[in-house]
Amino acid sequence: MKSLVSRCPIEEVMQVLSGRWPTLLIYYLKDGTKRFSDLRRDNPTVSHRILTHELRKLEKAGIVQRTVFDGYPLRVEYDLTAAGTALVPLIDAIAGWWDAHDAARDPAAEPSAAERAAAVP
Amino acid sequence: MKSLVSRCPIEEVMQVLSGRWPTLLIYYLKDGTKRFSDLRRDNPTVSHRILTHELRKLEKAGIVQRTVFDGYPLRVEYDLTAAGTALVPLIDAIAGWWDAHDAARDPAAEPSAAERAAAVP
DNA sequence: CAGGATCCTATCGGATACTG
DNA sequence: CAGTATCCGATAGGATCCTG
Repeated sequence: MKSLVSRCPIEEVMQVLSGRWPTLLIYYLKDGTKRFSDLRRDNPTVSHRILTHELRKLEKAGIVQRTVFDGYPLRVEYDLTAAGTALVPLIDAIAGWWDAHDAARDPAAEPSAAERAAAVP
Repeated sequence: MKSLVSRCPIEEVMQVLSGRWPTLLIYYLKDGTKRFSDLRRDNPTVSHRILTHELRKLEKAGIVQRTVFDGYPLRVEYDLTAAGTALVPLIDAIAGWWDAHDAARDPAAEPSAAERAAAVP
């Protein structure tokens, strides 16, 4: 990594975690080793192709470890690396924040679209 | 929000924070009120259109507050809401994790650009 | 100044079929 | 079983011009 152009940790990390699947996959892997097919079952709506692609991305980022067991049928296992494991509680914190934030919203009281327009000091 | 289809906090929050700009904008707003043009200066590479779009998305998510001051020239100010402010340290934690993770990689052992996969197409 | 409208490209994500 | 290859639609993001 160490992309000499951005060198902003937020930009860099979001390049890895952005999108629909990365954080979810990390979350599903927190319980321990999972096979490719396990992850498909965990999230039935991810396509075969995308699951492969996202797992590879996480592998390159050093977040998941991929282990191939030759044989037939083929078996491939995925685990979080130490870094990946360290990331889980941070993602949890964000999810928890969202829940608290979401619960705090009063859907009745705040039309939300209404501008507080024209304050004019 | 409260999308009745997903109802997974990780999925929901990532719909808001995913992408190149949301986390960066939140970060730039942590110091206090910023005008539209301030945010453009903070990040010169974001396009006019996208900056508008992302700020609106964050506003709808309850993370930023948008205030319009009528007059000419027009002035629009952006602030983090309480929820947005609460999110900042969580994003910081992720960025910090990335830095630590990145520093832990052995740059000598890993050519970094050279894919281990790139050996013969 | 802030932002809408339009047009365009690149990337994300999915469906399906094929292979070791 | 896990993965690749193709093809495709949807969305993210950008360039440019116009307006209150």
